[in-house]
Amino acid sequence: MALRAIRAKARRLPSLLPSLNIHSSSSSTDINVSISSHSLAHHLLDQFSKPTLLRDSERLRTLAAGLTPDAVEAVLRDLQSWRAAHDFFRWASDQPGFRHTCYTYNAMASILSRARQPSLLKSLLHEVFSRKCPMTPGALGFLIRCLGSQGLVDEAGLVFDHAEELSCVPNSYTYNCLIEVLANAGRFKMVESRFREMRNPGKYTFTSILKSYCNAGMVEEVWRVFKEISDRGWVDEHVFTILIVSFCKWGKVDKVLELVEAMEGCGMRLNEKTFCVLVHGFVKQGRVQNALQMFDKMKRAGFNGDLALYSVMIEGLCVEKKLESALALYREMKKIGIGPDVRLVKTMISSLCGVDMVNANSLLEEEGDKLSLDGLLSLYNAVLEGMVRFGEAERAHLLLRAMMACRSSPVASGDIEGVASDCLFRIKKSVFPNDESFNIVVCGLCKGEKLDIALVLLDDMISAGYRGKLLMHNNLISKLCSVGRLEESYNVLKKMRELGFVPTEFTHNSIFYCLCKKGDSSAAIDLLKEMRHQGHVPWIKYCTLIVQKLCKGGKVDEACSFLEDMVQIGFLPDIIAYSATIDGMCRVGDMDKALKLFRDVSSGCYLPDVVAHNILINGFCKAGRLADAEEILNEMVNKGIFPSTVTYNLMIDGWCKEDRIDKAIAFFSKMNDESAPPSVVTYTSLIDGLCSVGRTEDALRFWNEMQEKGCLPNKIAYSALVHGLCKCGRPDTALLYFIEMKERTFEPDVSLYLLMINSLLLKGNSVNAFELLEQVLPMVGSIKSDSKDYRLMRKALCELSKDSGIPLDKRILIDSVCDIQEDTYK
DNA sequence: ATAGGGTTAG
Repeated sequence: MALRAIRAKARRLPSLLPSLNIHSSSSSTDINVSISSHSLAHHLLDQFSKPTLLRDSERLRTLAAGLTPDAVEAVLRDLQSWRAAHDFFRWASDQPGFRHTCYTYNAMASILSRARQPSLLKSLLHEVFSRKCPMTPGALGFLIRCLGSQGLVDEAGLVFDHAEELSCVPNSYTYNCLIEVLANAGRFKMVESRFREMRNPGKYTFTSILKSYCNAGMVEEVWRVFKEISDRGWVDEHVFTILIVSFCKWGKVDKVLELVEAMEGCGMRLNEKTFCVLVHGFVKQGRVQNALQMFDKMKRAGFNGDLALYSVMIEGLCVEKKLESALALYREMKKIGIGPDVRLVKTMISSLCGVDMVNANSLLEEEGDKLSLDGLLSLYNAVLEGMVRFGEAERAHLLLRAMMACRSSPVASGDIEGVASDCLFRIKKSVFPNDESFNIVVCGLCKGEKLDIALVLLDDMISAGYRGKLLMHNNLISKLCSVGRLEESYNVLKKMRELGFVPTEFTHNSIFYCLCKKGDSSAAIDLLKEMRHQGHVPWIKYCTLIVQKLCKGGKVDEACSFLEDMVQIGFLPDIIAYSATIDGMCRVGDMDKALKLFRDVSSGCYLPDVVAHNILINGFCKAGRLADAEEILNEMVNKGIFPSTVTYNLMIDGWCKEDRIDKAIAFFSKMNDESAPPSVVTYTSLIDGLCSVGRTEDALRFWNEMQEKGCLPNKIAYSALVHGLCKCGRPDTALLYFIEMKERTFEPDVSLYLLMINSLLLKGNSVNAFELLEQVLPMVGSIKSDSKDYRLMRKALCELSKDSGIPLDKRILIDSVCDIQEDTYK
């Protein structure tokens, strides 16, 4: 349409229009010049519609003699394929005496842009310039748009700037075309500079500016330009539409609705395409309700939705589980004569499964009959999917079993009323499952942790001649591995290989995870070698697991050599895996080894972080080497790493354990409320330390300070305070906190009860002691006969049974406990 | 279309 408009405009400029006469007279004279442009085009079309080999070269030569730009345009317009058109165009270019005009070039350019042939478009452009084809400003604009539509934005700018070489002076239309191209490409900076060049920008210019800011997402500029357009009285449906579509894209649904109303207020209407864009856009943003409202508006405006539009709304409703509305819309769609596609029926059925089996079933029967067996099967798979999604993997499994049974017992009539009694689904025809069916059910069973069922199903599937899908094998292996069923996962691995599947990085990593968790370093190394071979990369986090497992089992050296082997294979463990190993070394007291590994890692590729330093500091503190710990701390600070709360906690606890409260408090006072504030751990260490040197009053002061700072005591903090107060001979104070502790539902350990009881007895408070004893009795079963708790229990019972202040019936109770204890403990 | 590590207090 644009092409025609330009041409019509250009017709008014005769000087630039090459006329038929000029060409005819300049061609050779022995040719019949009376042939009309129309019939020339007809004959050429006839020739170029044929394959190259079938063209009559003699005839072509004759026709070439009378070739005119009008005829070329007509032929280009009518040729069916862009290749034929291009072929013809090239031929025309080669005819002596013929010159393309800007209209023939543009006709070709338009065809190439519609055919998405940017490189041919570029060569065409070169020809335009090398032949210095004169262009009207309108034609130039058109060419620029063609270029722009194929992403040749820079070329468009170049054409514009070299218009002079084509004897063309761009006018505002040309500008508008260029600005539009730049706007669509999101080059708002260039749009702005071109805009400044223009002398009298008009409505179209402003519209393009608006578009460019929309494309660039510059909301403020958009409003500014919109206001300018509106001030000039240029707002039209197009302008509104640009705004509405953009705001929809940005998810500003409310603004869209506002704009639509404003537009309606001006007596303007959205067009059908915009309605569709809005409905789609709203659904995509999860605003299904708004989409439905917009759709109502659309219907009132006289437009009907198509399958795509209904589908998007129905699917949106299904996602929101508004199945009744979805079903209603589905019925409406069918009523106005739009047939659903398989995709939509599948969505409906799988969404209904589990919720509304009756409708799911009737939908399946209603649509299934119209489908091929494949289509029908895909509906059954939708049922399986729906059940799985609804958490009914076992029901899906039953249905699948019923489908498998159909296969093994074909019935003469061809129609099996197969009913899996528990799955509420009838199998109308003999639908056999396919690999996808097994995939759905096995994945569902995996998700529901029904691994045993899945394993049996896998075997039966293989016996029935299926191979399933990669995903189900992977999922099965992954699930088995995550619950430590290594042997079985190797088994599945073997089977999937036999079925022709190639294990993926995920498969291998699932097994790698299991091996790491079990601490099987030699198998893990073997697997890593295999993975290296396959180009698979291990998930490095699992390395920490194996290192921890090995260290906990006392195999620090094995952990170390595992890491070395990994490096050998070509996988570099990260600082966390190394830290875990260093920690393991610290915990077995091998500080030399820990320090050496720390140094090796530091001089290698990692700068150990604060945690790695903390681990070493912890090691030295626990070994009583406070000076060494402090040295690591200084080293860390010198590296520019800030100590954390944990760092301070370690030093404070270390010094407290050495009874050096002064040192501990010195570190405490260095703690920064911003970057490393004291925590409940800090206070617990201090309280424990203070009590162990008898400074219970100071301990209680810290206890209060802790709570004033908003730091809530936990079970360990309470235990430390109660323990400390008991040890310092203050069981009555301790009892207050012990009771508070219980009120805050921090259940004290049995040993704290026993300490409390014995401390109370020591002070002669047998009433409270006995009360606590009664409370702790239900828990004493877990006490081992050779433990400290056992001795504390015996001691308490002994004391209580001697106590004459206890009423006789209670003493009998105690004695009986003594007997029971004797029995259970011996 | 998948999994998920290191340090502190009684």
